[in-house]
Amino acid sequence: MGITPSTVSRALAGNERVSSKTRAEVLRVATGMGYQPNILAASLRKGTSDTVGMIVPRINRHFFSHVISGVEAILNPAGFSLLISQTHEREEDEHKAVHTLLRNRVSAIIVSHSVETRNFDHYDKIVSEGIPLVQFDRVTETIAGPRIVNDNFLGALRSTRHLIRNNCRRIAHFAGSLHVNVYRERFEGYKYALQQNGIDFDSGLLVENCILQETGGDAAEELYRAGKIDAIFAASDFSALGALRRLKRMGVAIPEEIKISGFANEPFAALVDPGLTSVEQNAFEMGNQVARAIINNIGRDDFVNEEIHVPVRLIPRSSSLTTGATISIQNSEFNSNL
Amino acid sequence: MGITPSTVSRALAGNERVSSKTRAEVLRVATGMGYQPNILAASLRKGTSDTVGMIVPRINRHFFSHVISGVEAILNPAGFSLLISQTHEREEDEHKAVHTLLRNRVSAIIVSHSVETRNFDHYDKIVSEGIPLVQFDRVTETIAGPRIVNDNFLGALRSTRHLIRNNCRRIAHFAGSLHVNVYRERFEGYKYALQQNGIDFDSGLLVENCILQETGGDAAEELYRAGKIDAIFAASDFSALGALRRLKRMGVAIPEEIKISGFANEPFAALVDPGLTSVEQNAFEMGNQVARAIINNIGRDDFVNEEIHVPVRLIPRSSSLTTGATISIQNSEFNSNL
DNA sequence: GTTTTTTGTGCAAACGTTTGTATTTTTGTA
DNA sequence: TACAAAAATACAAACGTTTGCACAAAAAAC
Repeated sequence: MGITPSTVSRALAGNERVSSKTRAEVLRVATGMGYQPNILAASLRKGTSDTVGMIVPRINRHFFSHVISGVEAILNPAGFSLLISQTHEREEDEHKAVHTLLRNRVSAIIVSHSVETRNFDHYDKIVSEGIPLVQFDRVTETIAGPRIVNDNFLGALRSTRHLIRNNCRRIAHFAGSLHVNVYRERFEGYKYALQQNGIDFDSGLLVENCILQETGGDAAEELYRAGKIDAIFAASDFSALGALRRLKRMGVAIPEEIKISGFANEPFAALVDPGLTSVEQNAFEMGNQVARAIINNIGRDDFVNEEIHVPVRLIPRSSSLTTGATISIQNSEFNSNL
Repeated sequence: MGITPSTVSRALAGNERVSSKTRAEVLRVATGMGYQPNILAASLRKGTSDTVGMIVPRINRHFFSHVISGVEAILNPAGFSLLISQTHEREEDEHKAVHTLLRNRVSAIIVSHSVETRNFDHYDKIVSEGIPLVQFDRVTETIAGPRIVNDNFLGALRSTRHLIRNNCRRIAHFAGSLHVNVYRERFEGYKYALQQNGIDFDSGLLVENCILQETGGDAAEELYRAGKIDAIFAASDFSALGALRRLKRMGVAIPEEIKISGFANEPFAALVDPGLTSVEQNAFEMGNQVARAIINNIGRDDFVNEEIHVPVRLIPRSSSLTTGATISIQNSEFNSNL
């Protein structure tokens, strides 16, 4: 009978230098008594846990919950558990979360920064301790390691170009905080599309920090009344929605008078009337990529320092189409060149 | 200098039998060297961790992600971390998740069962080991301990009554699986409302397992063509949405010809045209209650065996209102009596 | 039949805390 | 100054694994 802890440990840890007879016996007894190994003890001894920490601004946002789900789909079958913290977009909470995860001796950390966060020093300790750190969506190049991001630039470029092709010239852009890579890249894509089509960028048509329904509505009303625009490209579906509803309520014909497109393809985009053109991000797929990056980097000391772009897709809907145009829902112009 | 681990431990664990001088010194040195206590070691020694496990069907569903957020909002400040698993509605995954959490020596478990799950034996070990188990939303009385649920019965009753008051008599009910408490209770509320108003329940108007957009559309089309209904009360906003869109596409006037109400007040309910009447569940508040139940039950051996009902609210919108009626959005007929 | 190799187990230390008990130091009192 | 009581600290065991090393038994080689 396998008596000593060492033999039991070896038997349960799969093949090693233990005879098949004793292994069978150990397994029999173990399952018989409903034995559950104490992961804490094992982790303590091994110096590493099978837990991965994840820090997101908010768990209950459509995008983030889908990324989490994508991460989980890969990491769980691989034997990892997920320890999740939300920062509520506060820098202080982000710092706290990092410390909590470190205290829990997670073997890797996944993070999407809060919009507030400017100081990334607290991540130095993670990297210096050899813990893989994977950033996604809201990332900074300040920190070494893999970054998984949407192709914001290309999405914005395509969306803006789509509006231009539908005969818009005076296209407003509702941006987020330009401190955040995500919104900066969308802004760049917008500008690039204008430039490609010989349209001068007009800073009067740029509205910063405009990602909520209300601010979107306000900005749209103001710009429309001033007669400045014939289209809006919003970096957020929410501000696009605000614009759409406000203008509609004001009696503005959409898309005839003003065309609108958003970003993220929130579930409501397909349901509003008229349907809201948007850029689909594959959040679940992004989560998968994040998880794969984690697995690739755990246990090694030289982290790959790459930025992976997850393809996005323009989904044209009625809110941006020239009246009478056919809607090609299957426009799947994936990440080709520009 | 506080040298021995014991003094350090006591110093950091707040007041005890250690002089204020040494405590200060210990703290100084500890912060100076960026000391992070090893929670694994502490948990191993103490026999309990500050981690709570949570099992949900899907992380990325609006309702569940909001419950998670609500749990986290209370548990994190209280010093607990959340270990989350999703079951993808599969019984096998639920069993696995339970074992993973047990191996991780979580100090409590929160669960909402998958629709598939019929066998709850694997929870016996949890309860017998004295680990608090809190169920929410999808619960079973088979397992002892707190259950936090929506007031499905009352929500369904009010919703159905609302349709009746708007002159509907032949009200179909799109239900989920009646094996699941949630859908069973909604069905009961529906029947009770009919009975209260002298309407006979017609089993031909009950559609089981109808909670998706597509099945909702199909059922609605069939019932409408057969001329059997003047209203639909769906146990899910998704099947309600399916019905609404399908009928609208068929040229049926909503609410004039057919009135529709759903359940859950998904974000899209307010945005579709016409607005979809629904029953709002306060998922975040439910999460708070779950967290409080956890905190109340951790460390005690006699678990309170109660069922807490979280109030729901009927939100009437155009899809169910007699034409010309005023919409009282502020109908906040909270959990009073029937 | 002896020696060498291979294979399978046991021993004991280690991971970093916590905590009961023993020991030292300090304080107070006679 | 001596002695008890109180306060502060040290000692050591324990939590449940893993793992290098030693050792025994079996198998292979001579």
